[in-house]
Amino acid sequence: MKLDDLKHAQRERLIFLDRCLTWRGMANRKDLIDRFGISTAQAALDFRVYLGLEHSTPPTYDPVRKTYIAASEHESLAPSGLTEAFAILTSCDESTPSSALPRPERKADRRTIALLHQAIRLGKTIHIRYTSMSSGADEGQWIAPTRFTSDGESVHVRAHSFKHSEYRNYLPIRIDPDSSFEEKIIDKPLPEDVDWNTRAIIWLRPKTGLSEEQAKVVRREFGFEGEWLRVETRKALEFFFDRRWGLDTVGARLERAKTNYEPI
Amino acid sequence: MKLDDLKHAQRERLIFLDRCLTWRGMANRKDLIDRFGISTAQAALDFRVYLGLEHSTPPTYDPVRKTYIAASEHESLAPSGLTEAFAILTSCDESTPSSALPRPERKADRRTIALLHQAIRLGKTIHIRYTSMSSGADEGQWIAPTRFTSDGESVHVRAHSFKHSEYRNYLPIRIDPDSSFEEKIIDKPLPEDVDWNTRAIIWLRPKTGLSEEQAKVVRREFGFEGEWLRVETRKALEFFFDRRWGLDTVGARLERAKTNYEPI
DNA sequence: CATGTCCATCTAGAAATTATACGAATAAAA
DNA sequence: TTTTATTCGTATAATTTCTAGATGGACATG
Repeated sequence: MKLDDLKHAQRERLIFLDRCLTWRGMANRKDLIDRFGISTAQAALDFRVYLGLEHSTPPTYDPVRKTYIAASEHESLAPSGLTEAFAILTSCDESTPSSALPRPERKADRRTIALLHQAIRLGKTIHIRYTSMSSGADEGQWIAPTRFTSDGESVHVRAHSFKHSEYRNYLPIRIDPDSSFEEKIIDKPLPEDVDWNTRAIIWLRPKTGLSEEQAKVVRREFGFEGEWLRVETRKALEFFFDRRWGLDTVGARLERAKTNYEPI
Repeated sequence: MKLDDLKHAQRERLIFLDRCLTWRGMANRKDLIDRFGISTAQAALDFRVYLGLEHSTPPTYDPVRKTYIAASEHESLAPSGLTEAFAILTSCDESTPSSALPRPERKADRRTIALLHQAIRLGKTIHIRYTSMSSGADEGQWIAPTRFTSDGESVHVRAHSFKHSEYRNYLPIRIDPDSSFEEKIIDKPLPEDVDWNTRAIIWLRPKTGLSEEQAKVVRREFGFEGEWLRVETRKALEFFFDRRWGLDTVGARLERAKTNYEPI
């Protein structure tokens, strides 16, 4: 029996179960019951199915502690990062304020986003009034949006600007909600979005000036063994990279070694 | 009929449906079928149930475009931020590299996390060897972990340090996986974690020096109308705030106006 | 006008889930 | 020691949810 053979609902439950075992090292039927609102019988069945999965290292039941204990060499069914781990580890306490630092959440206008999405889908150009931080509000312009992107902080629209004859990243929130949003079919094909279709491979290393011991900590923290950490993104997003990774701050612990570009 | 009356699986589907309508402005049965692997009949039933929910603004079916169209004043069933929006908007394209900038994902040792989780649950102290960036590896110390926290980048353990006689935030990845992890019952009650139990209310304003027009953009972007943006967290997490919000970088567009503290 | 693609609906049957009851092992309380 | 509570497991029948497969309607395309 494999995870993919299951229905979506049960698969979700088993993945949750797997994450409990991975990060808490233990799991109970109650965890499933609280999280998914299923019956004890169903939770017991889920455990049965989980144990029946193709597993190198199934958990064992500890009658003393009355829980399932993950094997010491437990291997996760579905990979999960620290974000998922944190969700699992704090799912019990519903305190306010939360135990997570609030993020600077950017807003967006529902209708603007939907109109952009539609223009992308149908391959149309759309008329907007845009306010940039540097040059202020414009008098309106035609753009041909191609896709949504994210720099980890907020969502951007990648679009061909006819005004500037190039592809740019726009922040939907800076589009005037009272723009005309007039649409037009794209008459002649757009130029290729070269920066989007270029892979940027960024090689990072522990910041110069760190002691060898500190460098070792940095390597372990970011999960690389050798000299460099390899990160891959698109050239169109590279502009946001340094800020997102905090390379431009004084306390930075990584720095760029080199960057390669190659077409995708 | 209310959303909460439904089973978990169907509720998930309707929330997804609601988000499609919110951010794409449209939805099809196919969206549900692709996402959850259900049959067309079930997807049709889900639509029926969705339309039967207590709704101020139900979507309408457009036979020309063959999709459901969200009402122009559509109100979301479940609130969702830009993160969920982005997931909805890009769920169609499975390209590599992704359209999101990669985040600096910190690693963590499975076993260490599970042991800490256990110590928290059972209220024990635990012996670890910790390497700090500034003072290097120590010879081992007893800490009493109380909870996991997150600064948005990585996960921390908040723990009382007997060595320093205060509560501190530790990075699990810097705990030596070969520590003894010996456990002891806490003999005398720990002191109160004052910083954790203090609410920090941070008031932000557009950075001094911005023009009135720029300030207006910043206000809209972060979603506040008046003079200040109010953000609430715990004093124990305040240390991470400026970095997370980028207040310490040159391009910062917000600055602190004042900070109030009050016990929780 | 045929074709394809959405939508909707119907039915029977399969699958998932619940409700309920019962038994065993363990720890803590009476 | 006995009782109680909690956790696990199992089994059954009833119920709900979902699927498979067929049918039909509305609309666009060529």
